[in-house]
Amino acid sequence: MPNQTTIATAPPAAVEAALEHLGQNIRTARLRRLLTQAQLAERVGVSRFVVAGVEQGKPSTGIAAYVGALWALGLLEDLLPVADPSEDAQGMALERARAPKRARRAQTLDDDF
Amino acid sequence: MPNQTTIATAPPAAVEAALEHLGQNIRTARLRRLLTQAQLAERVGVSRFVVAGVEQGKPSTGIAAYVGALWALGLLEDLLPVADPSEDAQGMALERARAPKRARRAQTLDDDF
DNA sequence: ATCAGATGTTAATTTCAAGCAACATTAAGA
DNA sequence: TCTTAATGTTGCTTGAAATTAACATCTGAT
Repeated sequence: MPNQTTIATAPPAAVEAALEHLGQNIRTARLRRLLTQAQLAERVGVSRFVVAGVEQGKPSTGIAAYVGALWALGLLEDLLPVADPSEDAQGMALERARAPKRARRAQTLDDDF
Repeated sequence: MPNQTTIATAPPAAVEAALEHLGQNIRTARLRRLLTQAQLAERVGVSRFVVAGVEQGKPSTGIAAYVGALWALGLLEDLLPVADPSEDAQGMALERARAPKRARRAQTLDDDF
């Protein structure tokens, strides 16, 4: 990721933990299926080092490698509920008949007194 | 992703669809919270172009940008169940008291006749 | 215990992703 | 309608990601 992207070089602890967790899950799924990193990498279409990076939760690795691994493991459907609008309680609470295509501040609400 | 990674340049249709779906969900969550791409980008620590790529489901964008966006939107927990071993029916069926740290084929199963 | 294969590590090279800037387009609010 | 901010688009530059290769180490099976 060119020009030192802070999110990739030093992500928040929560993000880092989530990535490591995801990588570990992918690793577990691979081992259960008795696949080597190289074999999974071949299915995904990357080198084995990229798969190793995925399993370590490397932040700067392209998401395609992660999703490709899930796909090759038959776990792609797990991704569908992520950020699902119908499950986004906070978002639904905020919404209430609002579905703009562009964000826009309410702008000057100062009274015309 | 240097050296033309096929997964990023021409991902399987299912992977591409999953990424677009995820990006759309993130976009919806952002709009519900009345945030601009630039504002979300600032929270994540990237430029607004990266956020735009995330919302388009760009395969080659680093996963940190995606997860960072989820984090900034308060949706990070949605990632935990992905590839969760306890929900991996296929994997559990394959396992049955197997949890190796390295994959290894059963090797030569040809009979010693 | 020994062997063979899987995984980790390092280094050099290549190439595209991210940043930036300027402009075009679109949509929300008044 | 009209204004203005948000988003999309393009081109350029740069640095980090991915590949390859060789070697080290660890792990599982015999």
